[in-house]
Amino acid sequence: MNKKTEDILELIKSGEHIFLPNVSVDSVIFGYDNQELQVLLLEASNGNWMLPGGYVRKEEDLDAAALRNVVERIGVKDIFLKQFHTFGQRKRSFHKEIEQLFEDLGASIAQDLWIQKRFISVAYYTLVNKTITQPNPNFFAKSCRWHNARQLPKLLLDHENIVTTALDSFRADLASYPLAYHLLPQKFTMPELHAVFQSIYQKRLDRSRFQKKMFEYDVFERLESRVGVAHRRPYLYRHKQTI
Amino acid sequence: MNKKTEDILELIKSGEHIFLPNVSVDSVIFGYDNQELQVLLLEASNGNWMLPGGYVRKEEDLDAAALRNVVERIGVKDIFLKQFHTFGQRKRSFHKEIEQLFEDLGASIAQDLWIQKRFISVAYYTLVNKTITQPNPNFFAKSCRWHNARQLPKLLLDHENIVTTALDSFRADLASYPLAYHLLPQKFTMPELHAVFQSIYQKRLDRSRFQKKMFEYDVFERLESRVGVAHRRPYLYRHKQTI
DNA sequence: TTTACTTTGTGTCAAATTGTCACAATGATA
DNA sequence: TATCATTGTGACAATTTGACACAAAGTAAA
Repeated sequence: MNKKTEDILELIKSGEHIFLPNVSVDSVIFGYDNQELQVLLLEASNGNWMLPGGYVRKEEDLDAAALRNVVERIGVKDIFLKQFHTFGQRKRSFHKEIEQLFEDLGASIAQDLWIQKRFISVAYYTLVNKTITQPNPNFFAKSCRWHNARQLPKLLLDHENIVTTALDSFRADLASYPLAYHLLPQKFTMPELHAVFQSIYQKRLDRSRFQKKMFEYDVFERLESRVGVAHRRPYLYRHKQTI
Repeated sequence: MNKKTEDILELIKSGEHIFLPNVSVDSVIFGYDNQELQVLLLEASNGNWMLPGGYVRKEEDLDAAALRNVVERIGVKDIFLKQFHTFGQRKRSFHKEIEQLFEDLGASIAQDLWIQKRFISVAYYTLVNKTITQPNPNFFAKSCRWHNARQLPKLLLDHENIVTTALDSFRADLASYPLAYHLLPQKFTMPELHAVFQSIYQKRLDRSRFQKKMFEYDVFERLESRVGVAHRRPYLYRHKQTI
């Protein structure tokens, strides 16, 4: 039995005393790259994909648990995080998957592990600047990768539905505040933000009107122009700090 | 020890095996009466008020649990129900309140009852036609009453925050669909719906524009005029059935 | 049976917002 | 120096929203 296997078994064993039972948090981590909106997914040992998630410590705020799990997954603390829905179908569990995992590890399974029970999952979506993330898989995953948010692989449980719902919530929230800037580096140009919006809404937006609308929010401050680029130099902007 | 006390103790004792631990559902039940938006509240034995709520059976969908609890409280099944947020602060429990309850009942308390633990509460708001409801208090409440949604009494825990958040969500949802008709009888007039909207938004809305907007949704069908009223007779409407 | 008054339904026009397009400024490249 | 793609922004049309007006329909009082 190797180190990783021992760690997994230890977590499963001690988890019962550390975490709240029957409650989990799942996160839809949105990133932007290559002109497309992406989602970070983990690959389970059986080849299926799933959302990053985790459990809530008994003495930990729900929001803190969600944040901790995302930070563990991408190594970045400066992220936008928002709860959007809680999923609680009655048969929502990883019963079979855990059973399979134990079989693969060559370990015998005690009956009805806490981790095999039904889980009510509170779902969050987060917006991160993908360029500074360092994704790494968790205990149960063998790899992790960014996927086009509209071309998802086969996902476990109701995770595809969670992604779809997250995207709907994100788009709705975007109508009242230009949150999408969180997907870009701290300094960005309007054409860049424009491209992000277009890939989120999946449709062409007029440049002129787009900039006017962004300025109306009065939350971005104009900095110097970007240097070293072809053609007319675009202004850089950053989100105003709420001091 | 009287019947009610026995029932309470029985529920608390058996609850551990029936319900999921650490998870509850709370409902903000909106009604409309006397030109104002109202919320149904329960009065705890200590005189404080709280939201109707309950627990989730181990084999029950989360949404079903919320619906069941609302039905139990108002005796009406035909209601609009929508999940809007999950509250999970780490110290969120009725520890003291249950302790007090036991003291009042003259019963000794076993240490750390499941019901005294921290609860993560999934909150729903519902819209009901108040005229056909028959509110009745639950085990832990001595009475229940409708309150003006903007003049709430002292509420337990974070329940005031839950009501405020519910109202914000309701108003946001109302921008994309005229849900408010659920607060009225099946047949209603445009002036009535107009008054409901005004009390939700707390501001004057132009009658002419309001009606045009409602018609644009194309979800209400015009019926006969209302008879037996003074002045010009308004048309009755009802929401189209989705067959 | 008029006349006055309230309520309802809807039309008209102005104001504000949004959509489309145009064009000049800017800087690399031929 | 000319050409070309990109960026910033102005002008005007189209659409949506707000404000107001007025007639229709009915009760109640003179």
